[in-house]
Amino acid sequence: MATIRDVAKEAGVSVATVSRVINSNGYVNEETKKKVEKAIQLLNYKPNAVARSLFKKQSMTIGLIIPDITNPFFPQLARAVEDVTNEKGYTIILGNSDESSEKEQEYLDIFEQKYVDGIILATNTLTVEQIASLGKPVVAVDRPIDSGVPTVVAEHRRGAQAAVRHLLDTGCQTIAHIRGPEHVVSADERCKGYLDIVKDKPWFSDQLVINGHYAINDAYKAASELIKDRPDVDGIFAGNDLMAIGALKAARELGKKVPEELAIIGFDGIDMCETTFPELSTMVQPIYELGATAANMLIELIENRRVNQQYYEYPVQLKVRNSSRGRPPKDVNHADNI
Amino acid sequence: MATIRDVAKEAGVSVATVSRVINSNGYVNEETKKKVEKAIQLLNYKPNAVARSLFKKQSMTIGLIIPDITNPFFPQLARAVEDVTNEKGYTIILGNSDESSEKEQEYLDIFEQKYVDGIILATNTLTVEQIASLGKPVVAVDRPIDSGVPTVVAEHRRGAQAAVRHLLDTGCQTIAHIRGPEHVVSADERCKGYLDIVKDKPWFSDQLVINGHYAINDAYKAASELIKDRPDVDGIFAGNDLMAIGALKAARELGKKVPEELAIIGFDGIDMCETTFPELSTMVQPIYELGATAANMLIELIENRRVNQQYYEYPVQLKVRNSSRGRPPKDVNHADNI
DNA sequence: TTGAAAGCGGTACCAG
DNA sequence: CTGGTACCGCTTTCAA
Repeated sequence: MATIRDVAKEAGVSVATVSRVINSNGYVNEETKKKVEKAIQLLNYKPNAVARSLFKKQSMTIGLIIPDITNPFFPQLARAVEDVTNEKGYTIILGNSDESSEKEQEYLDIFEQKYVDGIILATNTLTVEQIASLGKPVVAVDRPIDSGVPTVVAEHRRGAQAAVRHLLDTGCQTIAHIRGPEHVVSADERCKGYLDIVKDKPWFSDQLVINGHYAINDAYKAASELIKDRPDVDGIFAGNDLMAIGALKAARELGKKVPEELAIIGFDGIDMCETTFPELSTMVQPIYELGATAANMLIELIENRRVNQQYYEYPVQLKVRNSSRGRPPKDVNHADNI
Repeated sequence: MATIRDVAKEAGVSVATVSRVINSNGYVNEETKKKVEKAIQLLNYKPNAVARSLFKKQSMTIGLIIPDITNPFFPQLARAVEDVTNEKGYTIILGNSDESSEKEQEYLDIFEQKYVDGIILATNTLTVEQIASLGKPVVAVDRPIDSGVPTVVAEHRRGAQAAVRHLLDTGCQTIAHIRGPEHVVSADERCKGYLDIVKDKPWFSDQLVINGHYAINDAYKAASELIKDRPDVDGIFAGNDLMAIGALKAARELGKKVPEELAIIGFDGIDMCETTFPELSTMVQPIYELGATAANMLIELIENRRVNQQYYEYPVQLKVRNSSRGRPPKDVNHADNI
């Protein structure tokens, strides 16, 4: 690979001059500029990004840590981040953390050693201290870390409330909640949203909240038991779509008709919702937008070191499909329920 | 951030000595080693990966280019690559190409400039020349590029044959194929596999091969027309699961019973197959294994520059689910078809 | 408008 | 066993 020195020699100028033309900064005569460009062409010269990074202490790469790209929520998010950062000339390093803070810290260390310019984090096992000690811009996405850290999230709690209200509207008498993992902010918030609505209902009891760890299978098992133990449950709000799908499966296997005997609604709005049977009602998050906004904000932070808004909270949207529709509403009457 | 010089000063030794202890190579006295380690501890020193890369001309990072992480086939692949490379100390840069050769070439250039140590490619728009000119180890995954580049794929053609045979076994009389995009190797191969089996059948005609571009919606539209135009079609082999799902939707909307009137089978084995209704039969690829093998091979190539096997072709496995079962077989009798 | 040279933070060769 | 030092390839003063 040709170096800047080769180009300088070929063009009969100094490396300083070559540097000036490739960065188009500083004065350089048209003539010499032409010569240099020809030499660059001739040698197919591409500046060495590593050498440049070493000097500038920045690498035009950003780190992205997510729990697991295999979870259908994250590909869209990652894609959004890639799209906008790539557009601005950045490149992304991807890390799956499996929610493990060791893995996350490992990645953080690597990012530091590689002069990554900024980091996007979907996690909650990291502390503000760990993040502050990086001395690099960080934005939290999907899961807030601390009010000190720029954040892009959806309205988990409010969305959860809306989901439960929808179930109520549709005539449900006893609504259970399959929650995500403890201490995962989004799961906690959604659970709170559920409780906000139901905690004062006469039928409510702790027993109605079960844990599905954001996973199809865990939710499947938990829902199976729930359905057997509590035949009176006629509505389930799952903390994410995957768990809702698990519940759907449990219901089918136990011969519980959805939505007639049991209405189910999820959260996230992943593509799978449209391919299940019955199709799954859900609270749709603007996943791509979350990622894009986070990426844009991060780049602002990197390049300007200042930003007008530090906290974005996107509304989620109720999308009614067949898993929660078509049941005779008790006290309400919706035209589209027929 | 502390540098190696800071550590040297703190420990009262030379940078050379510090370098020796952090790389544990060359002789170094136990005593001095202790001193150095203490200094490292004290200053919380982490070697600068960029400086190291500049000198060693390698970066402990590998580039991964895939068409689109949003396509459910790729997250698993990417995860496998990340898992095994990370295990060996590498880090991955992810690029979505959208099948565009310009984007791919862009990434290749960036990889070169960043001293990426090796590349894993799921693409077919790149030429051997472009790859050879990189002068870096490259392995092709999912889609072979050229016999000259190390490759890990599944048995697309043979798998397709098995899928079609299964449909035949199950009693189908007229089988159509929704193929993937032209010039995408995997799609071409699967189409060939289909033709291998059906081209001599009396009922076969070109009209039975339609294009769904590996996408749910395109397949949905194509299948809708097909079902209307050719009511005699009673079996569809889709080139991937996404398209099979599109076909499923078309069938449902047109009141065509699956599998009684129309059997459908896909290809890939993505998770969604288990959440559709009816659940989707498919040819399961060992996706994770493909990625893991590719990653392992790449690392061998990077570290040893030699490898015993250059070409892996994994068998795919027929997984029968309800989208192609339960119909009365015509000439055959399978116990599990009841 | 251009060039010389001092780094950026490591590595590894060569002396001692 | 340890230290001095010349690079790796590029950027950026500082002078000319």
